[in-house]
Amino acid sequence: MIDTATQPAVLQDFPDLESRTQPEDHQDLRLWLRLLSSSNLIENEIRSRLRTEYGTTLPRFDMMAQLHRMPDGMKMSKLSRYMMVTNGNITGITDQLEKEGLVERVKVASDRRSSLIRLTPIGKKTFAEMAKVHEQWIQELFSGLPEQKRHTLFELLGELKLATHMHLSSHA
Amino acid sequence: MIDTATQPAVLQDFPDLESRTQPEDHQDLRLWLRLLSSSNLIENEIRSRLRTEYGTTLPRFDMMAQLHRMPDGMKMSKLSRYMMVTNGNITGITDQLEKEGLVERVKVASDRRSSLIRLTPIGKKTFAEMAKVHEQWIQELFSGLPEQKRHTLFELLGELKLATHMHLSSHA
DNA sequence: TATTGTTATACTCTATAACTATA
DNA sequence: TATAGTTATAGAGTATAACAATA
Repeated sequence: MIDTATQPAVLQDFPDLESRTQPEDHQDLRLWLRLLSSSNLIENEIRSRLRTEYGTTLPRFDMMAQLHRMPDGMKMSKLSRYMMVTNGNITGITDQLEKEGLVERVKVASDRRSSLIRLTPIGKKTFAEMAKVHEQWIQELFSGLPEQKRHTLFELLGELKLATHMHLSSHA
Repeated sequence: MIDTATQPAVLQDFPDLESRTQPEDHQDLRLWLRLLSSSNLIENEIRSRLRTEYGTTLPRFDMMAQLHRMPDGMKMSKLSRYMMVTNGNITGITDQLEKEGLVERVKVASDRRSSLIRLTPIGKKTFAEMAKVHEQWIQELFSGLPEQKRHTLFELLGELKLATHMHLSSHA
């Protein structure tokens, strides 16, 4: 009988997207599949917990997080840029959160076309609670990697992201 | 006038999910948002190119990639595990690819409940072309990071992924 | 003319659950 | 009883495009 508790686990024990790599695949493809599957692994867990624990979704949580750091509110067009989705979708997410009483639309005098969206007092309170638990989840999920390596990973991802952004904006 | 060509870009120039971090946020949360936004940045670009260049989607491409390394075909239940989606969704993606003539269901004698899914000759040819271009896209998008750093990133993501997998499977 | 936000629409992806036919 | 796959359904997420009001 195999003592599973002491068997050293290897990445191959967990089939996912990365399993599709072939010996002849180049290293960049392997890196991409590993980046994507790492991110998806954590993202799916967070999505699932947000749904079961708080009945909310990642885009709704993200919008509240963006609003939380702007107490005076944000214009929908700015939210659209930061969340990288189109205006119509911002309208939809805002409608949902407004119906739950978590955000409110505030008319701005200087431009009668636009509104500021901001957290209501209940929205602030609700988000603060969720954010605290959310951060604990993140710490839990990253705790398997030593601090020094987390720091290196942070720096490398920053470089990758900047390089990719610049590449894409110069080829747009 | 600003000479934008020689202005050094910084990450703050590209608003996205990571912009929601606050000074008081802990490092793990920053790491997570950076991981998620890096992955999303590249994923969205790949999704967009797959759609406009080949009229396909990431899940369809992924299924073809899984099948490509198994010339004798794969059972749907196995595809379900590897792609980490439920059986019903595998049926749906298979239906689409079958309608386009890219995969086929093959009845297996030993178990009359199940089918093997495998690429058709046209499917193989189509996938080989897409995969070649796809790999060029990946190389292009990662080319801004020096090789040594890509290697370190690969190793760190492997460690993170393994630790996360083990953590989640031990708490399931 | 351009921008802000809304509305309508369509499609992909996903999970859940009930179902069938086998095993 | 358990498993393989199908079907139906519902909801999230997204893009596109037409539109009204305003700049």
